[in-house]
Amino acid sequence: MNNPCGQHQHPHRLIQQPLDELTDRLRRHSRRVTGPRQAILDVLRRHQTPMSNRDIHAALGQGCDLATVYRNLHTLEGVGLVRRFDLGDGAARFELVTPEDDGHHHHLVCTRCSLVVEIDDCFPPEFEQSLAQRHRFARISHRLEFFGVCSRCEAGESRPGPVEA
Amino acid sequence: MNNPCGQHQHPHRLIQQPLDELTDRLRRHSRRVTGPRQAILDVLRRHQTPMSNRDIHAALGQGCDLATVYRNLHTLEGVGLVRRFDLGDGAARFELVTPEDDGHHHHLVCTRCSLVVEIDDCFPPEFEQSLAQRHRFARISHRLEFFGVCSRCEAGESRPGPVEA
DNA sequence: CGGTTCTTGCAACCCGTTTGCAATCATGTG
DNA sequence: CACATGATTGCAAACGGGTTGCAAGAACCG
Repeated sequence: MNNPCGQHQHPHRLIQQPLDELTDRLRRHSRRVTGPRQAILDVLRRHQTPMSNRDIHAALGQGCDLATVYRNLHTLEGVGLVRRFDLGDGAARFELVTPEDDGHHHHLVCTRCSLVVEIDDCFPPEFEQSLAQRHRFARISHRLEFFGVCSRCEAGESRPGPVEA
Repeated sequence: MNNPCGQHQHPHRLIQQPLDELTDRLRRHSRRVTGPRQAILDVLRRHQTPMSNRDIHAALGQGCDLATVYRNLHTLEGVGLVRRFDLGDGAARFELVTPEDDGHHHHLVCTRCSLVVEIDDCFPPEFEQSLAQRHRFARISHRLEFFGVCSRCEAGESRPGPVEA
């Protein structure tokens, strides 16, 4: 993988975590292991790209209420099992986080068909640190997403729906 | 200004553009110069940090309907007079764009008091280009914003309201 | 000045998300 | 292993940002 500007890379979750391991992590945070939670974690386990609340609810097929999905994703995020992403279309997306990985990575989104590619590289941490120092900001972090048109869409074969203007 | 990683900088609007110049640009795009539009441009002229539709509407003080603000910011964005930013709190923000500058820059946002600092540096374009090539994406762009806690909030003196979780 | 076309205000509406409430369930304890 | 208890769920109503249909009201062209 190319590495312009010497940026570091975030090795991230390609391995599927066992469901038990996930629910154990819930228990460790004194959260109850309920049907909806297991179902949600199971759905996320099987997906490599970020899913919206609606996506998850749909994948659950009437398994639980949409409000429950929302509430649980908050909970899971708070506990660190899941990471929230904002791909610019007004709906939050979530991905499972592995214990080794903090889930920090970015995405390349096709503005035509919504295809999402996981991106592991990023600019070097010194960049951010320098910014923090210059402006006297503490606990700095960033949000970075890329947008473009994938080769298929560029070739003319649009498929699903667009993401943002 | 520091420049880690040799990233380039976007010199951006610090000069206040005359209102006439702005409305001229409207005319050039065959858009009518109406009261609400002048008022909105005038409000944006006087502000250096991004404003939400609500902010602008409030600053106009019953000057025009909120729906009109929304519609006009779309129009202004389409014409290139204004640039839209997403600071992660679910409300679009806008900044005036100067003719020389494309408005591409980023922000550093305090998650406690919502203070926004304009950031002029960015990673080098080769980074993005390399990404595009590797993944066969065309017309690539990015969205990058930084979050942290400003020195004042870190020191304990919170003022307004928070931005994101 | 008058007509044509773009804009505006208003109100209803859309969509993602949150919340109050009563019923239900997971879990620690005895 | 049954219970008590507090966390969790489902449902429906509410919320906030943003959009839209429509009729009235301007800009602008000639």
